[in-house]
Amino acid sequence: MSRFEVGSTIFTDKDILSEDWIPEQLIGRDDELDTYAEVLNPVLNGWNPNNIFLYGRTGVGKSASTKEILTELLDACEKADISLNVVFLNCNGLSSSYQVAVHLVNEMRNSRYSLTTVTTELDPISETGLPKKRVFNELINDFENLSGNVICVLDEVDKVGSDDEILYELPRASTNYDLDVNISVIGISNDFKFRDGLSAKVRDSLCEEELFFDPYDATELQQILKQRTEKALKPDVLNDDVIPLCSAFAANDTGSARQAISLLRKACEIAERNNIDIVSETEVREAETQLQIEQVEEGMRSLTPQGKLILLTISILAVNDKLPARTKTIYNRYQTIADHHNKNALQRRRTHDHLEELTSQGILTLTDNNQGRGNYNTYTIDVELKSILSVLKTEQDYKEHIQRLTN
DNA sequence: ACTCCACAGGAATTGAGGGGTG
DNA sequence: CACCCCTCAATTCCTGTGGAGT
Repeated sequence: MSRFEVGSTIFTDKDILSEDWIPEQLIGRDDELDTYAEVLNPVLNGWNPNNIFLYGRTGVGKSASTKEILTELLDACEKADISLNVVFLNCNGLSSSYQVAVHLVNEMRNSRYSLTTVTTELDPISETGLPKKRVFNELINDFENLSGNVICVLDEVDKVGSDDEILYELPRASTNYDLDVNISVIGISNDFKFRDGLSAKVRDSLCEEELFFDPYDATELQQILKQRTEKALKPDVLNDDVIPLCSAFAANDTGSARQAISLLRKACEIAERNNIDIVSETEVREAETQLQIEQVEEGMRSLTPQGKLILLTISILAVNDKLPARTKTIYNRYQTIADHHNKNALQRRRTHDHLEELTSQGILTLTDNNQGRGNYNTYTIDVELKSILSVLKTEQDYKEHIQRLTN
């Protein structure tokens, strides 16, 4: 058998089972799209639409719906000869207003997304080193070269954190700098609490309209998977229980289409790799485990060496069946382990932050205990222990430690 | 009913490090 | 090159908390 094979036994078009593929017909989002259209409708009368705050869990079609509705709006505007500019920016990885501003400027100057209709001939600016004032000025200048309405979509805006200066400045920019353009902001967030964390002024302006996207239920997820598999997979490669199973997994967990799709895709990949012609429950369950490992791996990539050390501490406690454990226990154990690896242990406060970080990665879960005299947190792992161990084993520093542990 | 423990987590600050500008 | 700017892990200091103990 050749090492290389042309074509695939399972897939016809694998890209359709990827995150960025947007179907022509979004399933189960009709009501949301209608409301969305209503809010944006003033654009067609030449008015400035309200700012919109859009929230809902990951993978419930927020970004896809936004792209869909804005594409329709751009079409409508073109027909009616109304000037509309759209800037679409994903804020993932941007941790300050400064960075958001830089990326807005560069996004406008280098339209990588088809949705971005704004273009200028100017060169992109550096992402670091420049004074904040300078960056903000560049942004304002770029706006100055436009006319009509500008809609700035800030996807995953919660990733920017507590620094909401840019969210304060953007909606006010046209008044404050006497610009010709009207600027509206659409903020998309996975985090319900993000809205409450905003300063009152920002909340008032950004949240003029609030749209909420429900998680998908199992039936909707099944429809979504069917819609995609018809195009992505060869006929009859799925056992009947595969789609319901993937949907059920995702519906129980997050209600996320993304989760259901990547589960299905992973199951198909596993089947293909093992030369299995028909994907069944076995592959779905295997895929579930593999995705967990990937989740841990991805989480680990963002960890500092100290963060990894804390994860090591947690897994040692897990092996010794000491979980869930309270912060104090974890911290004490961590100090010993740090010492053992000739590393300086962090202060208590900082380890809290690392534990919180691991929790937000979905690797740990936190339980709040209020037992009078001293309320405390306990942590336990939220993924299979073997997933964590298999990832930690790839760390040179901890390889040996893990091996001793598992024997 | 009132105190007070023992912890959670917010705010301010530091210091090293990367980069830009003239 | 000197000087300015932003970033991020980490520290220090501090306030908030809620029911068990009295």
